[in-house]
Amino acid sequence: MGRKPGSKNDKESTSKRREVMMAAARLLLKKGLHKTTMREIARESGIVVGTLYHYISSKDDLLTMIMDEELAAVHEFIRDSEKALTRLGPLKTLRVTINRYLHLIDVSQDLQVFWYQESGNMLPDQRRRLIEVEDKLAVMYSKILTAGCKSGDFQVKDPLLAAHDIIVLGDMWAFRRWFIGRHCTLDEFIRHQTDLILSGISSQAPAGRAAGIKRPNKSKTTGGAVRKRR
Amino acid sequence: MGRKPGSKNDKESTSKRREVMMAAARLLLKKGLHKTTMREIARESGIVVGTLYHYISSKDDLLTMIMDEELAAVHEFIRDSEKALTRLGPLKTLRVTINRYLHLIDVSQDLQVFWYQESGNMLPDQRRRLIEVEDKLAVMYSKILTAGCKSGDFQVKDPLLAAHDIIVLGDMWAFRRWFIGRHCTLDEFIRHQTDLILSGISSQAPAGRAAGIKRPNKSKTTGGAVRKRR
DNA sequence: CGTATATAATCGAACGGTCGTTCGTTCGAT
DNA sequence: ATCGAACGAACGACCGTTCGATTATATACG
Repeated sequence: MGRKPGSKNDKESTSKRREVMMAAARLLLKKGLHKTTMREIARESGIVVGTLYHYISSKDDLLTMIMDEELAAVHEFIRDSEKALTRLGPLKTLRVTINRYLHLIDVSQDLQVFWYQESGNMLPDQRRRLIEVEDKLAVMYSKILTAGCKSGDFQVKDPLLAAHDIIVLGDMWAFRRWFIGRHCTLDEFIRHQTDLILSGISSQAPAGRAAGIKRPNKSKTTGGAVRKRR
Repeated sequence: MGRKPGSKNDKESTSKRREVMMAAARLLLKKGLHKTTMREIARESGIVVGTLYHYISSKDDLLTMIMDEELAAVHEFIRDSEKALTRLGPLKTLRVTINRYLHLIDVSQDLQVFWYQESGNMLPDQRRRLIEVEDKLAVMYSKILTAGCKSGDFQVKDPLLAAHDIIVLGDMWAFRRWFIGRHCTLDEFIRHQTDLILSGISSQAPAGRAAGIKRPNKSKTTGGAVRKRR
C-alpha cells in the first residue's frame, strides 16, 4: 500500500497494529502462548512473519498490548464502581458492581483464563501488573464493604477476605462456565451467588430481605425449595 | 551400581523411577512445564539425560506419573468422605469434609496451581482425567448436600452449583494463599468460609447456630468489628 | 505531465538457539 | 563373556527474530 507523509501513515500503521493485535489475541486465547507461533499470527493477520515485525517488536510486545486493553477496561470498571458508591450507597452498589463484574468477565472469559494459565510464562513486569489490578479490585470491593459496615447494612469481620470471595466468583464463572453454564444462565448464577455473599455479610437475616432489592418472587425459575421465612 | 538378577533389579529400578519422578515434580511445580528441561530434571536426579530415559519414556510420562499419585490421593479422599456420610450424617460430614479438603489442598498447593496452569499443555487423556476427578469431587459434595436436604439440615436449590462453590474454596486458597495467608491462618480461613457456605445453605439462620459447632467466641484474633449479637 | 528518487511496506530465506529424544560407546558387576 | 546402567555428543525439529532484496507509491523535479 502507498503512503502519504505524516498523519495518514501513522493512522494506517497504528490501525494495522491493532489488527495484528486482535488476530494475535484470537489465536493466543485459543491455543495458548507457546503453541501459537509468530508465523501463525502473521498468517491470521494476512501478512508474513517479516512484515509482522514492522508493526510489533516482539511476542512479548503483543502480550503487553493485549494486556493494556484489558487492564484499561478493568480500571474503568473500578472507577465507575467507586463513583456509584457515593451515589447509590453500599448495599445497592455491591449488588450492581457484582452484576457488572460478572458480566464483564462473561464477555472476556477466555482472556481471564489466559492470564491465569500464562502468568508463569510472562515477563516480571507483566505479572506485576496483573497482581496490581487484582489488588485494586480487592481494595474496591473492600471499600464498598467497609462503607456498608459503617452504614449498618453489613457485618463483615474481614472486608479484604470477603472482597476476595467476590472476586473468586469471577474466576469461578470463567473457569467453570463449561460446567455451570449447563445448570443455570449467567443471571441466575449472579443472583444465586450474590444471595450467598449477602447472606454471609448482611447484618440482618435472611439475605433476600436484607438486600432490599426488587426480586420478583416468582420462584418458578429456581424450581427448588423456597427459603423458609422464620 | 551393581545388580542382582530378578527382583533386586526391579526394585532398584522402580525406586529410582520414583526418585526421578519426585525430582521432576520439584522442578516442574516450581518452574512450570516448558521452563523445566529434561537436562535439569536429570541433574536434579543426579544422573545425565541419557540415563534418564532408562527410567522414564518421555516428559509426558513424567507428568502422568505425578498425576497418578495426586489423583489416587483425591480418590481416596472421596471414598473416605462417602464413608463418613453414613456415619456422621450430612451436617457434620460437610464440615469435616471441607476441613479435610482444604488441608489436602494446603499441602499440595503448588500441585493444584500446576494442574490449572499447565492443563492447556497436556495430552488430551491427561486433561480428561483432571476433569473427571473434578467432576467426581462435585458429585461427592452434591451427595452430602442432597442428603442434608432430605434430613432437613440444608435448603439447597442447586446442590451441584453449591458443590462447585465449595470446590472453588480450594482453588481460592491455592491461588491466593500468598495474599490471604497474610490475613488469616488456614484454620481461620476454613472456619470463615465454612460459615459463609453454611449460612447460605442452612435451613435455619444464623449460620453459626445452625452449624451446631463449637466455636470459641474469643474474637480477639479477628481484631476487626465484632459481630453484633442482636 | 512524465520521470527520477526516496521511502514506505512486503516478502521469505536464513540465523541462532533451545529442547526432547536417540544412539553408540564405555563402565562395572556377575 | 554378558548385560544392565551410565554417559554425553549428536540429531532433528521448531521457534523467535533478523536481514537483504524486491515492490509499490508518494514526493520532487524537469
